[in-house]
Amino acid sequence: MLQSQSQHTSLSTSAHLAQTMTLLSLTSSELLQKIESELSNNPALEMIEERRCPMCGRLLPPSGPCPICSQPKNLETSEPIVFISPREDFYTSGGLQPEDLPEEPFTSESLDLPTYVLRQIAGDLDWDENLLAAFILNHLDDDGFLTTTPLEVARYHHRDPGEIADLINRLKRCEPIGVCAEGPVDAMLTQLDILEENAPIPPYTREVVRNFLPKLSQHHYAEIAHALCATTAQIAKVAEFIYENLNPFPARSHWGDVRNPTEEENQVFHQPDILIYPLSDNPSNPLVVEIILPMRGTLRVNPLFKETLKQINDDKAEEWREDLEKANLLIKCIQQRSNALKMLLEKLVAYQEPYIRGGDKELRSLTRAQIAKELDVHESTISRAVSGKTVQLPNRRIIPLSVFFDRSLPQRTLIREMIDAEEDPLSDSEIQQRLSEMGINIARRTVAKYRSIEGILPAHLRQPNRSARSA
DNA sequence: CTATGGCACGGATT
DNA sequence: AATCCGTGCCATAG
Repeated sequence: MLQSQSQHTSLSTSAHLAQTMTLLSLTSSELLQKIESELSNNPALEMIEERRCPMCGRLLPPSGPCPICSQPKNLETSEPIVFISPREDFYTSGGLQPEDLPEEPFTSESLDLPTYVLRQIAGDLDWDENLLAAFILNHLDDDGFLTTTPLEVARYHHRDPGEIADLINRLKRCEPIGVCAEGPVDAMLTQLDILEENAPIPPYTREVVRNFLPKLSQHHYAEIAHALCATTAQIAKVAEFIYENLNPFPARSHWGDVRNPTEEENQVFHQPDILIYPLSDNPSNPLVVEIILPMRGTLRVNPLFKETLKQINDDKAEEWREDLEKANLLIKCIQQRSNALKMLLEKLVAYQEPYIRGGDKELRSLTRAQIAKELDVHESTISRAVSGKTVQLPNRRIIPLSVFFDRSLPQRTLIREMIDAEEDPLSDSEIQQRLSEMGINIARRTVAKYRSIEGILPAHLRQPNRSARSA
């Protein structure tokens, strides 16, 4: 018995470490899921009444005064105010949607995709076709693409395949245009058809979409031009047109980056894990940093559960004790996660304050290792804490926390600005020269690399005077 | 001949 | 230990 007990506790301390690490790397929304599932599985856990600040009505951390209202009036301290902010509502209300991001096409009416599409077209179909349409619409994946083939649908419903194909063609013309397509190529071709009814499209566009999307995403314009017997400039035009007018994943709320179709979902961030905003417009006032903790109230062990545990005997007690321990563990780990994040953010925000207030050019160079050393924790702790998290900056943009460690962002924005302002296209070496005059020494090859990261075409494909930018 | 992209190497970072 | 990043060299397109 004694042995099993000690084994038990040693097990739980190693579990403690493991869980702290996992929790640390979780996004706020992931943590929310974790808490919810834990809450419904573990009777020992409970969520208690939230605390609100009497002054501002803000939700408060589990203990202590309101971190904002309790600040002394003379805010001479330039240190950022970092605090943990429990607010589950953040994730459900979406009240802090950044204005820059376009609205999702069909959340406004909280319809799911199949219903949304069906409503558009239902009036034009007879009852029979409606059934078929509904069937088809229920066989879409997350991107709104068919998970089945017209042939299968036809066989299943004993219909003529041509009839089905016809119906699908009509569905594809619904908003979001290209839904029900077989894939990105199909969807984009449909969008082209519809665009063409109103305005001409550049030559070769169809051919490029049909056969050269991968090449296009790698900016191999010359190669495409060669294969189609076109000029590189023509293909550059096509590329620009495609970036601006076509959407390979019409059913996604918004498409991030055509250039990386495989991983573009990483580009769209719905809810940040951390908010940073100035306490007031006065730049001498500190920044406020809210670390979102997705909880409506405070998580704690149910005292009733604890009481009951004392009274019941052996058989079920073991199981209950386990629950109790798991609950304690979870709470402790969440606290540690919060604490680690808080320490990290204090350093990070203080150090990168110029960037937060001033913009991309002001980013100071920094590595995770430096921060780890300052905080006296293992580098991997910082890595975990940073990875996957997103921050909303005062300008309402949501960015990955990792850009705080991006060494090349200032240089890249400088290059971008330079090209945006250029009269005649600047060659990479000219850019390199200008940069070195400004005290930034990087190789010509690196300029080229940054330029392509920014999605800017090489000099000989850019128009004089006006610049060529996409997305 | 010049400008640029590909490949790959070495060093730093995670 | 694995990965990322800046860079040099070389081939190729213009």
